[in-house]
Amino acid sequence: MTISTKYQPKEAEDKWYSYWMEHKFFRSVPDEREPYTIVIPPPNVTGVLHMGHMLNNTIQDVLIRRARMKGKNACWVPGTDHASIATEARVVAMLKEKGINKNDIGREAYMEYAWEWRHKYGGIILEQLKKLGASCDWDRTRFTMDEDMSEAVYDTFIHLYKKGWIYRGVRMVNWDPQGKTAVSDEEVIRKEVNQKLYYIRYQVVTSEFLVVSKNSNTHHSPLNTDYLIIATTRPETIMADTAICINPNDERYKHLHGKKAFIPLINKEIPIILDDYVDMEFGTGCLKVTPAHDLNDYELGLKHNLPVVDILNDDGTLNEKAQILVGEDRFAARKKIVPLLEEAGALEKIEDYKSQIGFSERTDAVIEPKLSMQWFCDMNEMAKPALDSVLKGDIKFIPDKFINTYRYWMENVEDWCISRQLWWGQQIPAWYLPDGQYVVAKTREEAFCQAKSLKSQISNLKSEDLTQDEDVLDTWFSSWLWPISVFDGFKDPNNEDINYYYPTNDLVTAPEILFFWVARMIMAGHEFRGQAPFRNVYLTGIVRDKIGRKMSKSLGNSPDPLDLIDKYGADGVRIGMLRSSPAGNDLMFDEEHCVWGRNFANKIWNAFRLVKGWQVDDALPNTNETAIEWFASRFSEALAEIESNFSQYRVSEALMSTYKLVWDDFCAWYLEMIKPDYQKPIDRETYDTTVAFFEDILTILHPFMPFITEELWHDEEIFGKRADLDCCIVAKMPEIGAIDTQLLKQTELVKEVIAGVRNIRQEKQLSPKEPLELRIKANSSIDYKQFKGIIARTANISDLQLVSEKLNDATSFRVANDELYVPLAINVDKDAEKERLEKEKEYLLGFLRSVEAKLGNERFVANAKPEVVEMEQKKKADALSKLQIIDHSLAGLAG
RNA sequence: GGGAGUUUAGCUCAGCUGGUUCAGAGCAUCUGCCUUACAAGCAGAGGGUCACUGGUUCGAACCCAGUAACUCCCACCA
Repeated sequence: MTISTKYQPKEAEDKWYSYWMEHKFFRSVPDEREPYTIVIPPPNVTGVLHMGHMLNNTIQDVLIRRARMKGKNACWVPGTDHASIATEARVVAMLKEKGINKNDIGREAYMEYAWEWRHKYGGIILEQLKKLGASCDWDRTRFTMDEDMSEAVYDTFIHLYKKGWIYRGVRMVNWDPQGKTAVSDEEVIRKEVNQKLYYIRYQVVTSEFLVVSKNSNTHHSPLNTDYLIIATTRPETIMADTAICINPNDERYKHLHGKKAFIPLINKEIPIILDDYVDMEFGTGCLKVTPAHDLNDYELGLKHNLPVVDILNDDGTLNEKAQILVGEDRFAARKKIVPLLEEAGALEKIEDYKSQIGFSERTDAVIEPKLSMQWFCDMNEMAKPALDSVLKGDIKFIPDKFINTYRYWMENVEDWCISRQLWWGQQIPAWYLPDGQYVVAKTREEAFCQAKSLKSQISNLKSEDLTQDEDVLDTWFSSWLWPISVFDGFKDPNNEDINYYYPTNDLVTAPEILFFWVARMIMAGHEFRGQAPFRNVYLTGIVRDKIGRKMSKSLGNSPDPLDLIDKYGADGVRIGMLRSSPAGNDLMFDEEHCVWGRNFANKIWNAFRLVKGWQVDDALPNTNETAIEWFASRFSEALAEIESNFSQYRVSEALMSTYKLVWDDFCAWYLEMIKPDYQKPIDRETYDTTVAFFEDILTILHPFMPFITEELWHDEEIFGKRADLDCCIVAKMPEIGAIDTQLLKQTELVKEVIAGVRNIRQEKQLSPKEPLELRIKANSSIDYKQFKGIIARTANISDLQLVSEKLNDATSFRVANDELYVPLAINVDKDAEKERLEKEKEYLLGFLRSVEAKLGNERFVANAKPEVVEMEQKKKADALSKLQIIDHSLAGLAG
């Protein structure tokens, strides 16, 4: 036996993953078994594996492997998301390096580049998932821009348009000046930023002057000194002001009612309007109204019929409507306008100020509220069944604390801006006639047919006169269909796959995309299939570093998952991540967790080496019945725990139960109990039973640690030659067997006996190699004869005898009501012995007092459950008899 | 501003129905062991005002109220 003392994961991982793939173990096709389905949250096609993916996909793999081993038809559908903004940003950057501008080469050529890029770099992440051991049905791999998937997007767009839930209109949207596209509310990340609050003077126009100025085309500097001060964080937008607003109840400004004021620098007249929207307490109580560049101001503008002056270009630079600083970027303009205002005497003061600013999720650019023509989806109707299914419990959230936030969002759902000013994605299936009318259709031909039947004044309309909308749809507009579209539920709504796999079982994802994605999938599920898309939503936490920061590329605090797998093995990393990550809780990641995982794999490896090294002698009798019976019971007990943990999605707990069973019960106790002496053979029955136990252990470990378990499963020396396709990955999960609780309890006490002997060794500095004698004066119901062999082996006892009298010349300890004596060659230190007994006595007396206090309390006896009272009485009796024993021993020492 | 969550050993976290096993696990620390499966290991030990203050209860880490700190989500205060 020259097998390494360390488990070497690398070889096993490559070997078994290819083996599983070759033999199609991940493949699922509908059959008579019960399905168990997970659709992967499709990662960005541009993405690389990060720690969040690791956690998320490990959980999915554990669930799917477990289901497979429980006899279900397990199907895990993988795929990627086209991530329009992120991918477009990458491709544009790539082209820029080549000196190519997207707009110069046009849409078609651009898309060719983009696809080329996608084929080259896209899907790396899926290859990385394989290293983790993800048992996805790779034959089902989908991409949200696959032809079928895109068809589904067009069909659903048309469907919703016909229902009147998709419409086009000019709205205030979140504009990303870097991506030059609109983004949805959900894609705006608010962050607190240190800013400046600029106090700017606006001259008030006197009524006499007003007349003059009305008749004059030229702007005059106002002559009077009456002015008001407005606080703003965005001085560069003053040119877009169309009013000043004050609270009608504000006594300070009563004299300004009905007047007008001049915008500084450009000296444009704007009205002073009244609205109690204005907070008198904030700033100066005067608000500049800039309808084009602020959502609230826009609403205020609508209410008061104010004109809209948009002074910004799509890229965030100032346009000619600004009159000054034209062409400057909005932030440059902000800096440059300050000295201008100062010069003009219009700057009162500048204060530091903190406020929340929106950033684009994808490009991190500061979001600009901008009026533009966009497509929207009204989700009010779809939200109703989606909310119901969660409130009724048809869909469960794990943990359920997310129901509240979900509910709030669904009850206040806003229209979804679904158009993006990008090319990478599904182009909106709307077609414009030369006169600006439009029709919605999947193809030019269909659009043309519809266009002809419009009450259009256009005669001789030709198909090529139609132009398709330039914009594409939000990526989430394809991913919300994912659980249906991966099974071709749109193309062929009655096909075998969708009927069999839908609704899926579990969805494992991050709470961050609960609204982005999960809520919308639920809506789509009800709208397009009349049924929720999944039953359980397991929400993972965020992976943070050990000082609590979110792991991110920019902070550089995220380890490369592949490096970790390299260092600790995929199994080690998997269980390292799972160890302390209950659903919904953030995970403070520390490489130490992976070390722990690796060590556990190594422990299993070495336990295996031990068993592998044994020689069997068929002539030997089995002397290990008790150990075997005990472990069988313990195994069933643990299995029940694991089952219960899984049924509540306590994956970390299930792992810990498994870990304890394997390390503590199997390795530290069971194997030590039955281990034959060095170079002595083992009996057949014990050996075979142990091998069977080992097989069961591999089975329950497999979902967590697929590689090492599969590797050991195929050891011919131990398990014999396996039949074709007899693999751990499809092994049947063991059933919970009989649990002998009496035996379990007794064994726990016997362990205390063993620990007691070990303690004495420790105290007396005796080598574990030196055998000791043990005398037991048994008063409890423990059948020591039954455990004799176990105690002898694990505590290295050469001679164990039951006695009826206590021993005086021995070190003693007590377990349950039994007295245990270890006669020692050296003299027993009577003082030390006495001291120990006194200490024990003191503790027992204190304990007894508290129990008696309870029992003496009438209300306790009257109100507590009878079994609790009974327990207390038993505790009291136990304590009393122990005290008696101790007193007896003390008396013996004295004499 | 609204809502949710967290607070238990030096660190990361369990503790599920209030009551044996309730104050736990792993890591870290300390002590002793290169004991023939494993030093990535073995045998032990120390370490706690269960955030704080009240309340309910025969009984509270657990239920209730309040306080504090931290975290997250949502929200338009210029």
